[in-house]
Amino acid sequence: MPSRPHTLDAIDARILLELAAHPRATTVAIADQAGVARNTAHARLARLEESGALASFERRVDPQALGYPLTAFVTAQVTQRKLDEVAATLEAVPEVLQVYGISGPSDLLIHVVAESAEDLYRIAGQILAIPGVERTNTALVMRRLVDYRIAPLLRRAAGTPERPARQPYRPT
Amino acid sequence: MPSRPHTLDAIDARILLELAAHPRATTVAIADQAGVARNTAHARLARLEESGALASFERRVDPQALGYPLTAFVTAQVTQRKLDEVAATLEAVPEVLQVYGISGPSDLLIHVVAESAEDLYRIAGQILAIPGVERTNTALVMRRLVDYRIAPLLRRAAGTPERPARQPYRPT
DNA sequence: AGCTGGGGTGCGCAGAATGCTCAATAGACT
DNA sequence: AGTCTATTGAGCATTCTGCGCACCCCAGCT
Repeated sequence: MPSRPHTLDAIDARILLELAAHPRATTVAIADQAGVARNTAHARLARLEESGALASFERRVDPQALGYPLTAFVTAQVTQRKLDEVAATLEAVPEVLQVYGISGPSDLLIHVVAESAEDLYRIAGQILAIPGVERTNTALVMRRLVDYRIAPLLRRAAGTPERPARQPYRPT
Repeated sequence: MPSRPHTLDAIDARILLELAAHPRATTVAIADQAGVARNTAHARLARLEESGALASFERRVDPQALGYPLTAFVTAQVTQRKLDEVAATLEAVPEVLQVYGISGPSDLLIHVVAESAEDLYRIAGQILAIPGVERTNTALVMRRLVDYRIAPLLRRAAGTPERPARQPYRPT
């Protein structure tokens, strides 16, 4: 539930970079690395969770470790009217991890995993059998050449403090 | 660094489901929910991080919150010999989040984000300009019909304790 | 049957982190 | 000048962490 579309600033980016490097880091350690007070880091973390800037934890679970070593992308052409119905049916298939509605000749990009080649064949058939699906095309993932990373964008965001760095409060 | 390809069991799955529901939950809370002792949950969590069963934290960062509202998948045909070079060059582009080597008419599936339509146009051009890239095709993501989820697979793994549930140690 | 190793459990402890409040402050905005 | 928001440091009660240790269950082996 993204309560409000919150845009990240340099501090958020630094916090997230630290989390990317040390996922189990404590709040104090993160605050230290990001160069802010513990209270600030605490507030930022809470807001990041709250605002929906952080996607579900599920994204961190690697299907391979769960026993699904095969990944494939299935593109599908769908009777336009039935897009939502098809999506709902796809959602009921456990091996379907993600479904995008895309532009171009294909209407859907479906991210699936499978235990084996036969398993993948079965799932592909299951997709093709959904009413409204006209054609499908399966592309097997053979290599992960670049694994999901967003650090470059984070570093870009962290590097340019659009505001000239607030003076810290120093009581004497 | 996946030290060893570790396969998850029912307890791991229950822990991960709990984490999916409450990402900031403490170890004790997780242990409680998963129905295991705190020490066990502690050991499992450490092993999950260590074994590489958990993907990078970066996956949880939503590009939209970072100011990249547009997502697209670019497929590319590449001179086969130059696959690795092309991948290396793509890795240098911050807006490229993921690159898969796939089977079928296209060789690469490239996941990119952009700030705007012009930005996307620029990035697409940048990809096409890489030596070795012969043809590209850009599919803009218009809707997220099913957002990445792995809970169904986790529930499947959590539901079937392949071993008939160990008897807990009850002193006295 | 007897032994052994791995994994789970309970218990306990010292140190650290958490979650919270509060007052003070700097900067932005009116 | 006045107001508002975000950050900070300090403090405090509670909880969690990280670790060791002894014990127990189960499976596999001799």
